[in-house]
Amino acid sequence: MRLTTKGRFAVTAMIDLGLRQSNGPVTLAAISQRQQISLSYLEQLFGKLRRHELVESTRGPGGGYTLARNPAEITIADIITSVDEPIDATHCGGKENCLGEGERCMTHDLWTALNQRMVEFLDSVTLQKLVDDQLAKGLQVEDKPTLKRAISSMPVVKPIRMNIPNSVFALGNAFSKV
Amino acid sequence: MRLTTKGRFAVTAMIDLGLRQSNGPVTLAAISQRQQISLSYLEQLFGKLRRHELVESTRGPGGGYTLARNPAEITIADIITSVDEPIDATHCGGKENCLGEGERCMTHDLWTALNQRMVEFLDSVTLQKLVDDQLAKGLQVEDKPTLKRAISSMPVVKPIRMNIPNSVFALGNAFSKV
DNA sequence: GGTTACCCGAGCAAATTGCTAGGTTTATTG
DNA sequence: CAATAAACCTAGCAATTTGCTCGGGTAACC
Repeated sequence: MRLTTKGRFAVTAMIDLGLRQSNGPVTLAAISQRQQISLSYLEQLFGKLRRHELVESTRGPGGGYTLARNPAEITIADIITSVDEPIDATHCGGKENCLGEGERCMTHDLWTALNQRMVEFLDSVTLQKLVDDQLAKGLQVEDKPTLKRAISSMPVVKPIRMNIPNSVFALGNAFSKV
Repeated sequence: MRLTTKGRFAVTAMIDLGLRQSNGPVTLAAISQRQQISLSYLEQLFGKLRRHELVESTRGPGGGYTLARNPAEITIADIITSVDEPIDATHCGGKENCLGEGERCMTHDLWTALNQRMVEFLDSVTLQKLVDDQLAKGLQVEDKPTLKRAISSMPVVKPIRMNIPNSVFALGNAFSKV
């Protein structure tokens, strides 16, 4: 898994979507304005998110994107791995001993292990949590007049108690390490 | 914090160093051979590691690098932030409301919070632990004679030049997460 | 002096990042 | 039906990053 600004843009956009999809499909143009991300870049990112079945699209006027699943069932790892397409980065390409000698290739085992822990961590954070964090922070979602489009058939997201006490992303102390 | 193959190379090299420094300074040439990382690239990485005081260098014959601290006091976050110089990725550049509107910039708070969690996690993993993991895995460290010369004839393995556009923390096929 | 190794900087191909530009399709609306 | 809104798609761009080669330099040891 890579962690780049690309993934960050995707996460940010997904939170924006999670905050506002209750009113119906959210257009990329709106997300672009609010989050200051170029429309075309969003289109590329959401193309990947759609192909990974994290969002669904509705075309035509009144259309836009909605989450394909309950936000409590979308993890940050889901989002990041969707846009930051991983390629096999091991030198050994999966082979056990990439060096002919008795020496084993540390890279593979080590990094997959570390990677595994990273994924586990990012998998433990759901989009729902981040959305709740934003709401708890006082972010105010403007009540856009409901569009004509099909809220009727939308899967209603059950509230999922936001138990913020131990809000995962509560910003703790200032950084001790960069 | 970024997570790229660059940081991975650094971590791998540091583990190699941690495994062998008991015999005295370890040369980059040796690490290069064992870990299949180009010498010049290692030099760049270790230049940064040295400037961040994670390693110390000894010049001249019999020289090389040693850890500047106890491996139990070097964390993965230390290593990664040393080589992967963090860039300010916020659009607002630290300003509180990067958007003129009432809308607050989510990006800043959100990402620093997520970043904070990442750093905390990577800070909880010490080099010592990864070294121990390798030893526990049965990796055996050849007992290089402490003599400064006398390494006369090492079998030279030419580095296989793979043009791999390495990504980092690549999610191996093993975990079919998404 | 010669060798070993750390140092340093220039530069390079490939890839990635974030974006612009210019379209096409699909669906709603007047 | 025509206009429009929006998803979709492709190509290409400048800037940056990734690993790397090359060519030297400098400190320490024999």
